[in-house]
Amino acid sequence: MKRVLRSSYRTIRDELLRRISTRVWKPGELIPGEEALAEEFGAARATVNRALQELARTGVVERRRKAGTRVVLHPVREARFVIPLVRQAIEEEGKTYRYRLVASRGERVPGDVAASLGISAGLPLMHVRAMHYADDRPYQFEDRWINLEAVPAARTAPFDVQSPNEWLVENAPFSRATFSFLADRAREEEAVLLELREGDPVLVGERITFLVDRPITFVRLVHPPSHRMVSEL
Amino acid sequence: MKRVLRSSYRTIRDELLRRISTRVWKPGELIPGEEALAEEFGAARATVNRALQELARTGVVERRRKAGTRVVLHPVREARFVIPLVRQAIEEEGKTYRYRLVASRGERVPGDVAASLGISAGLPLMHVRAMHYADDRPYQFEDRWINLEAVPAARTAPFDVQSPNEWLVENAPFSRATFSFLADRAREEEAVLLELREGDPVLVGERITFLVDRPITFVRLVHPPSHRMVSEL
DNA sequence: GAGTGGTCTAGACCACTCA
DNA sequence: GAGTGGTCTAGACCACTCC
Repeated sequence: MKRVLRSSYRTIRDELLRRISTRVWKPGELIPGEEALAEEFGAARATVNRALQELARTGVVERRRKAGTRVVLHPVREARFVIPLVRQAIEEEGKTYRYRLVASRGERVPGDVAASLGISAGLPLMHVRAMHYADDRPYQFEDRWINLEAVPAARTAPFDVQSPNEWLVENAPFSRATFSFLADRAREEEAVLLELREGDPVLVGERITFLVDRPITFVRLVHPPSHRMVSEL
Repeated sequence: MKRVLRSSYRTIRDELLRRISTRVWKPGELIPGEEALAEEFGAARATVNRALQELARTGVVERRRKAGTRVVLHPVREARFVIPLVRQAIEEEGKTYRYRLVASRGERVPGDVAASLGISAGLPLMHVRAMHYADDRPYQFEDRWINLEAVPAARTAPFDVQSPNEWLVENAPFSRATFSFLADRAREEEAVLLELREGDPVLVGERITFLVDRPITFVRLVHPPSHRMVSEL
């Protein structure tokens, strides 16, 4: 009987995944080497390698030279959340996006923000606060500090018509970023702008970006409690 | 002069990334084809291909056959959050993990949970509630529903000594999952168990898992407001 | 030292999509 | 139809790590 099945790295990957998820190969177990699999599937070793690398990247198997490839014992799942521009996120939901600047001025940076950025407290940074609306309902409050030493042009940027988010994307590249998410109480100003009561729970995203260890910006993104961050895998 | 630089796909990838982040190639711009880059770097096309594929995977460039490779216009950043077992997360912080079962019994599933799972309300599911502590301080409340049709063994599983989280990892493979995160008010039971006041903000993760479209489990994971989900990129 | 995965090459054919 | 990326092969050498 002639081999009719076309072997692509996807086919191989999916078949390996099937064997793992149906416990043909159990957690912690060693699976056959690349050479053996290549022969079984009638493919080149490079093709099997690509399939296995993809499984390793998604955390399904662990690979070590000489030791071989094992099914991961505790599948450390990871969720990927897309962090789009607010405008995109809103328009993709089929809603109308609106932007409004609340305030924009140079200010001495408070201690907690300075600490997050790794700079001295009291330095003059650009402090921009703005609202993003979806269908005229409050969607996100953006409270941002921009390091003027790294991005001097921010002092005169047109934040009245363009959100700092979008302006920075186009004018200040970054190489590294940290995100974190937490539940917090709405502060007084946030509550007013988001049309909540002070102390209501809000979903807060904090992002800090760097260009090669030079801090660019710190932002606190505040969402009303109806907001959800969703991810599929 | 002899070419001394060793070309690996990493070197190529990093150089391409440098050109993009320093705006040598600007957003929306077409970059040279694989063949041209292969010649420039003195590498095989396959090597350049690997570098470009990686950049495409992380959302830095977009590739289309015939059209070529472009620098992405609005870099849709994505953040990856690792979702480890609670035990692992706590122990990696150098703290002591403790588990306590609150209740475990068959119950008719309420409408909202049934809707999330895509099953009929009122079906008997396994309802397990449990606490996870770090250094004896409340870390996470796990409120879980398990589909007994998909995982009948859950009825007699030893949830008094093993968390449903860990038991399911070892006994019920899944192929698809959805996560979402939101800020919510602590419900009465949650407040008591997490040592908060009712209505305090809590960070809630909801996860639903499927084995090929068959719903396995729905879980609500509730964290005190001090909790942060962190991601780096 | 030896076994396994990591990477590279040169060439080939295919698949998609733009014009 | 033609150009570009997608994938595969066969072979090779290297790098790491276990014994």
